[in-house]
Amino acid sequence: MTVRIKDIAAKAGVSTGTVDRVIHKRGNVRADVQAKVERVMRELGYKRNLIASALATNRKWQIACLIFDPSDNYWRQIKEGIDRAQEATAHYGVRVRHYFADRFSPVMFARHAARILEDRPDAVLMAPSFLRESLDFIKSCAQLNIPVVLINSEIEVPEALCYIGQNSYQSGQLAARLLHFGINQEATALLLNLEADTQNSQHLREKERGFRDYFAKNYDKEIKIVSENITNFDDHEQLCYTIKGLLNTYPDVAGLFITNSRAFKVVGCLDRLKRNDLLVVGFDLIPENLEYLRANNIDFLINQNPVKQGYLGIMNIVNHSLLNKEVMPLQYLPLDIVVIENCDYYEQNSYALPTVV
Amino acid sequence: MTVRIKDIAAKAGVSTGTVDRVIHKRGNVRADVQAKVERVMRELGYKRNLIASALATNRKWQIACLIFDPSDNYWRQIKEGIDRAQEATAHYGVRVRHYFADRFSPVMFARHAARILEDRPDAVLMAPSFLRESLDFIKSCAQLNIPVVLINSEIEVPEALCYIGQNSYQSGQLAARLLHFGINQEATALLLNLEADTQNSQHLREKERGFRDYFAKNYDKEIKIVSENITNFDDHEQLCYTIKGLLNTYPDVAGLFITNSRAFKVVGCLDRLKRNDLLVVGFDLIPENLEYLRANNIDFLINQNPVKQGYLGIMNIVNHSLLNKEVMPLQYLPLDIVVIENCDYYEQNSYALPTVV
DNA sequence: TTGCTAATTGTGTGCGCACACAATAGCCGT
DNA sequence: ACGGCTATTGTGTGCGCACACAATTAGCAA
Repeated sequence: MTVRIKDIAAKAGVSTGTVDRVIHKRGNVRADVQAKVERVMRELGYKRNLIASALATNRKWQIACLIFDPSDNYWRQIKEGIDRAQEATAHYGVRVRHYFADRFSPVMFARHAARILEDRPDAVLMAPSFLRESLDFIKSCAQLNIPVVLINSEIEVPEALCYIGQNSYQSGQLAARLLHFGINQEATALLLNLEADTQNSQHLREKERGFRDYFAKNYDKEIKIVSENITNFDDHEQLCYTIKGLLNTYPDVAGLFITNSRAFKVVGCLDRLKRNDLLVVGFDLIPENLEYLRANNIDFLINQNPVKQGYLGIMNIVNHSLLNKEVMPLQYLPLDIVVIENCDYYEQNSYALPTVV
Repeated sequence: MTVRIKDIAAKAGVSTGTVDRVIHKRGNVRADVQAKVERVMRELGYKRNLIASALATNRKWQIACLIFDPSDNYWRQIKEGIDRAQEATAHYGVRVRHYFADRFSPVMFARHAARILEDRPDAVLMAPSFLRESLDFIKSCAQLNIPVVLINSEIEVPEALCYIGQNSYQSGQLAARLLHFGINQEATALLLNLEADTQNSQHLREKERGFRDYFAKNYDKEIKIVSENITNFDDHEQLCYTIKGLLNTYPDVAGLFITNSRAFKVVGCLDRLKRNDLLVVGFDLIPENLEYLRANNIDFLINQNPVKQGYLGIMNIVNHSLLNKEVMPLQYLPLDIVVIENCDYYEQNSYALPTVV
């Protein structure tokens, strides 16, 4: 039924050891013998039994994950995806080691990277947020033949195995489409960046670009775009005041696009200002946002699937290193459009990922 | 490091055979010995090594799949999900056998069921479309201790392991929300059932119920609902005539909800009637629909994830039978809202499912 | 031909577990 | 005390593979 090494050996008239050498390209096999074994393998359609292989090698695969502090909700979800992938592949000896960097410290980032190099993992999953430090690190890994998978920040590095992340530009376009669909009269759409560090927000700028490009192409409705950066958003009073000012300045605002997960902060203010008539599109299924979504104060949430990002990061390493499969160098995550009627599925998130292995 | 049966045996002062008996509840173990072994297992945190277990048993798991002819696009996708799950678990000895029933022949359905009983599979995945025949079959399986997973048609059967399928009512609500969001003036929303056999369309009626319920609750906008059954939809001319008539009868129609995958047929007519101003919501990512979506003639497609349905069907059997995990008795599939900006992800559909094992 | 090294090939063991089978202990009646 | 049970416990083998190591062969100089 199933073709085993033993079967190949018998048919080719050699020992299992020789077949083994051919399969693993260990060399020391006479050319004609090698050819013959390969032919028999093809004829019999040999497929390596991963189960037996994993059991026999008993090899452990250490994967180092250099991401940011999971006290941040976004990184917590990425970590969740990583951990779930690890559980799913634990039987194959996959082990994950986390190295949590600080969002604002390139120095600590580099130090973690150095530590990883010392630990000599079999593969690395990292968020290359600090460009210079990341490039150095990736080069070092390449020299040590350690494959690197990048997530979250898209950078151009040929040495990396692949990039898995969100398409910020596309998500901006998507948000634009949703507001465009809901706004029927001549009006203003307000784009809000609630971010302290505007320097470090490439993602947000990409989203804005996508958002504006969409309306530039779809000018059938007279919709004006205004964008604002709000750096002081933690104080509710202050934020309400800011937003009130904006609504006064642009009295015909019909819809808001909040470019990150802080829609709930804005909506909290709108609620207080009794402006529940405005359309709101935001990001991320965090509890605060979901509450407002269910209360009809947020119209759409775009789910960027951070859990899946971490999950696929690990799975791509497994595919590459354990299974010797090709991996796609560029993998964008799905952008789920979430409303009340389908938020339960995405919130649970348990279906999307495999339950087996 | 890892706790093996041998370790437990040593610590409990028994042989591996006894530990094996305890683990598999084979009996013939003195009560106090059993208790001791169980205690040691708990203390050491023993976890069965599935890899080694699968290798040792070398057991094959035959899963019989009773679904409908995959020449239908919907069932083709379900089959695809099934086959992908099979591939993913092939190493554990999972084998799938398909039995394709005819959409309109309960007799053939029963005959396939009988055939399955003869073949004695280890588990059954089925679409219980014909109620009486399905109930009989499920009972027979229960008597033979063959677990049954139901997909596609939700029926109340305590003997079944679980049901995995779409929530038609919810998807009707979802479609309603989308149209409600896009229609701002007083207008009519037209619900179209393009279905030959209106008897056999429980799904469609559920969708209509959800659609109507939504508007009944959200009467802030004056939107009137009109629904029509169109049984003759294969002839383009005829359909155009029908739709033209409807649009004349209800001149203030602003949006259309086509309750199945035949939105493209309707949109083809709208195109010809030069009525591209109407909002359209439909179902299923079939090529014809996607083309119109990309051309902006369809506004939203709701993806009911048929691939995932098949996939999860098999995975639930694997979870239950191989891994002895609990499975949720009722599992609704996600309803993805698809527009141009995110249709690529859902169309490829390769991310959603695990690539490993 | 012999002796020697290098190239090539073959063999044995264990990964952790399941299961068939062998062995032993416990119990009863005589 | 002993045979004849049954209840309980222990042992050995193989699943398919990887890898260390042993064995064999080829090649070549003397």
